[in-house]
Amino acid sequence: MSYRARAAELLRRSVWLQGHGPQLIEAFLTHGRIIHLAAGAWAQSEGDDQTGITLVVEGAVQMMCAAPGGREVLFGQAGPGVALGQTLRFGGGPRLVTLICVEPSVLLVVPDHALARIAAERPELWQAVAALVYLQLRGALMMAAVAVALPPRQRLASRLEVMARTGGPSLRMNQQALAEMTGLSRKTVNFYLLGFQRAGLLTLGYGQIEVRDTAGLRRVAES
Amino acid sequence: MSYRARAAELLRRSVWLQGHGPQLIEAFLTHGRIIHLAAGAWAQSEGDDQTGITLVVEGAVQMMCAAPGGREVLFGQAGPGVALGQTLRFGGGPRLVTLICVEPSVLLVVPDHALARIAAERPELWQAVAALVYLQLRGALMMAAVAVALPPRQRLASRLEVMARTGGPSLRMNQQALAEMTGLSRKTVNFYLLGFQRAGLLTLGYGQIEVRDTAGLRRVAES
DNA sequence: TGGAGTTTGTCACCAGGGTTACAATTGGGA
DNA sequence: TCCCAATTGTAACCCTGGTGACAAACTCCA
Repeated sequence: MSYRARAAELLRRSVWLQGHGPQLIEAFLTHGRIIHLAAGAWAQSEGDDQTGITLVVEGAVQMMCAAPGGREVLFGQAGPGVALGQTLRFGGGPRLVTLICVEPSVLLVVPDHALARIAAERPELWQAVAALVYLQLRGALMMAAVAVALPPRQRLASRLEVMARTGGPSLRMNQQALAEMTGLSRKTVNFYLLGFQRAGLLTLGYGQIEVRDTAGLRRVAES
Repeated sequence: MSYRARAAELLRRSVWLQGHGPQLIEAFLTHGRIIHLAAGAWAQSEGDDQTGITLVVEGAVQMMCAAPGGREVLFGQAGPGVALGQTLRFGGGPRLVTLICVEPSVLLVVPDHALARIAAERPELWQAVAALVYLQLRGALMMAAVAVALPPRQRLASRLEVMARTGGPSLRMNQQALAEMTGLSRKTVNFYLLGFQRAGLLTLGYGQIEVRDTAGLRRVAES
């Protein structure tokens, strides 16, 4: 099965494209580019294609975001099916998110100018884009709310629950990355993870976490 | 000057509507409703008009967001000119943000069904909506990044800087609200605020903060 | 003008997470 | 196969920020 076909399949299932005919998906595949990246490579590094819609087809990417003081903050990890919308057209500023592959990955990239071309004959594209961005907004807001309102243990449980729900129960990431995402130290993350494992909520491996009980994690987050 | 006229003026200046003709603004005013709310009142409480685009025309509203465990997290305060886009149409879930007036306020509300009606003859509406949501996404992401990556003092400075930049240098809010937004205790907020005042970055009043030096606050946030 | 309710400024105490460091374990490449 | 690099598990110590409580200052309404 070609990567294009797999991308089409992922797009067909994505929430933000529901209600639109297959023409939009067709257009994405026609105007978009499939790119292969090695582990450690930066997506969206070349020239003007920096922004637009990016779909993870295979592999996994870390999402970083610029914070005051030149800090690059790791805030999430995305696997196949996750789409990212960002653009310079909408009242500019610099790029919002930087992607770094944590394993060899395949992406479908539909740059800004391609979006404009698609929209020329399919104005409903913008509704889909709005839906995609809205989805991301929901996630970002929840993340911000969790970060300011929940104590460490709950924060960690919430983040694990979200990632298990959106990307499957097998999380390939080390505890250092998890610490950065939650704003904790690795020591603290390790401490709580061991507790979760004792409670049967997950299983720890080398650079990997198997979530066993999503509902249990949610209960911890809500406690 | 009528509130409708003032709303039109605010819309003309808003970033997310740049590049679109005055027809969209006209449509918002025609299909939207001006509502007056007392201090303490909840916006978007009645029936089906819960979502759509909301523009603060006068007064100030606090923005709350639901976090795990039934917690309602205060994450920002918006003054005249700030627009909020949220909708149930884009792959649902419950409402994202709850608005509460902190003083008598006037809002322009364009509910979902009105947006659909406008879009029927002006499909470019969705591009504007996408731009608005993207603006909010940028803000939410920055907030999340700041919350997980910056220590308390920097976090507070960053939040003050953002609010002063988007809503003017006169912040009418008490230190308790500021504490909730930053995830700190009121005591800690008070401690750092006094420090900022000593450094000449701002002046504290009763239920009010006058930001004197936005650049200085940004420097603190970046330190 | 007077008083009630809100907001600010401050205190002592202490639980909890950060820091630094190191050993044990795992996995992948030479 | 062996070794190196990455990752995890763990310890002692420190210190920041939270908790609860209270007095003083300020608004606003009666």
